[in-house]
Amino acid sequence: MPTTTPLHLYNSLSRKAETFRPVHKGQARVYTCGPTVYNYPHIGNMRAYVFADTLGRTLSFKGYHLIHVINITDVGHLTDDGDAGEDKLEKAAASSSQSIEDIANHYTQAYWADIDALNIRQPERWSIATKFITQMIEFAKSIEDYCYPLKEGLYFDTSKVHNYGLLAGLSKAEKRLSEALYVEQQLDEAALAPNARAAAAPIARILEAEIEGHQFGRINAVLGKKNAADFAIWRKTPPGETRQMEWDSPWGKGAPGWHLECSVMSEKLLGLPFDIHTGGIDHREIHHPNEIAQNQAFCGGDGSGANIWMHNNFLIDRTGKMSKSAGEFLRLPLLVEKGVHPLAYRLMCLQAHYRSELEFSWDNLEAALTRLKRLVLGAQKLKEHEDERDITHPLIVQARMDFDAAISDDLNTPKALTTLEQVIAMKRVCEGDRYRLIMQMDEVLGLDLLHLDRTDLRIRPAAATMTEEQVTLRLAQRQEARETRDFERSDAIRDALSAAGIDLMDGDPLGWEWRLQL
RNA sequence: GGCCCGAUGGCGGAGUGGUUACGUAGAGGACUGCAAAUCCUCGCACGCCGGUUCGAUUCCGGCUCGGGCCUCCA
Repeated sequence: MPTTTPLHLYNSLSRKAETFRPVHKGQARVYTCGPTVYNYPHIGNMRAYVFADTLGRTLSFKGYHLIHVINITDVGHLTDDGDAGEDKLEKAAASSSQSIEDIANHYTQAYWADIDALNIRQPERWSIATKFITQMIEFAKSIEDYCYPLKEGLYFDTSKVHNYGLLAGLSKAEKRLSEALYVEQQLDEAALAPNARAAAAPIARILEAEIEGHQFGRINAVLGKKNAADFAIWRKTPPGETRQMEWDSPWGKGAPGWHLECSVMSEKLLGLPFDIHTGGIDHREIHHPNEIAQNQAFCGGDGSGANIWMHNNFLIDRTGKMSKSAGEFLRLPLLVEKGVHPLAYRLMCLQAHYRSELEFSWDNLEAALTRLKRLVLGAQKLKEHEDERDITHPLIVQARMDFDAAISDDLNTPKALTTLEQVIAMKRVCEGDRYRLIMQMDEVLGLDLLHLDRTDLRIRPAAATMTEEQVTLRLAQRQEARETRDFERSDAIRDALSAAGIDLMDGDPLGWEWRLQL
């Protein structure tokens, strides 16, 4: 069934919503910045992939053939984006005396387990950074004119590309400086009239003075950089050192810079330009501007490599357990240990718009779980009416349009969810149509309403003191008591179960539930 | 210190120049031996001070508070 509303997506580059127009007819090519696999992903990390998945599902819903690539960074990501610090993988391997391969495998598996648990669709391709080293070196060679060598390695000269930092929304002073330097450079290269050059140079110096004294965190991690924002394309292994991960290159033995991998893998797997590049909002400031600079150098134009850059906002956690520096932090398996189904977390994400900060709290998660239970129950009641007919009932056709309008409006999932609930709540309206529409909606929302059963949502908390078998036994005893109208005994059993964290629901086919242990 | 963003009911969170979604929690009802679950119904909010306007929660300015980035992060 066709969708009627044009898809509007917010582009971080233009800072406004734009109509999606694919580069290749009928296709949507999407690249998502994936994890650096040196530690477990926390639930905040996973918001990025729920978002990317929702985007992908929406593109499919809108009729595009989705080609999605998510990368796995297993080399090059330093403990400091400004090119100081150690490689995260080298560091993790050193501190646990494991090989980098083991480290990367272990955390990749953990990440993939979370991906599955959240019903995130498999991308067309997972691209592993270390599998693309040769291509990275080739790419780097081709943009060498934009680079200069330092003793630390090969550095990219950000003043050589136009409009560096546009995506980051750099401060006006920074932008003007960058522009002035660019103008000066262009004048030099074009050997324009000396007086024009003389006029441009002081502007650059004045602007430089204007921002002098301000603290720019990304400045001067490496001595000798031409511009503050210049970054490593290739990092040489320091003399006398040997690393687990190092490769020969025209610039010496070493490893690729972190930003290089995404340009190379997206170019190789999707072709430049492709449609949409996604990532966390933190990447808007450094990683993605650098990627854009590389792409511009590679393509020799002003294009950024992707037509639309989309960034999800953070999950905020006031308890501070999301920071990776803390030994223990909020991971998806921890939620499950407490009795919360992973898809409740997905629903929690969908309840907020991806560009808004989302406040994490156990209350909020529990609210999402309750909502999910009711959605599953509602879908289950309609399941027997499943068939293959088209949707024809005017109310359901209208509901589908409302849903389409919501999701097409820069993925307004909170609103889309309300249209889903409206359809579930409708009475005396063709059940078959309602069920089919709910399934179509769920293809986009990914709550797995088709397969999820209420017993799937009944997760035994790790700290529970009874087994399910014990519960079943006590329930049978209570049933006996009730049949003989021995309510004193019946209530005593219920109280005992309640004390053990089990809530009874006599009028419900499910019968009982574990109480969350948050 | 610089740059940026936000402030909506108990909690979470959409949206809007004029009647303020929705979820969850709460209240009442139906059902139940009683509860619970379920279903129905219903309260409850737009940070403060100005400005523009017939009218602002919505636009503009200031203030206060909170958050993010610049320094590991999705």
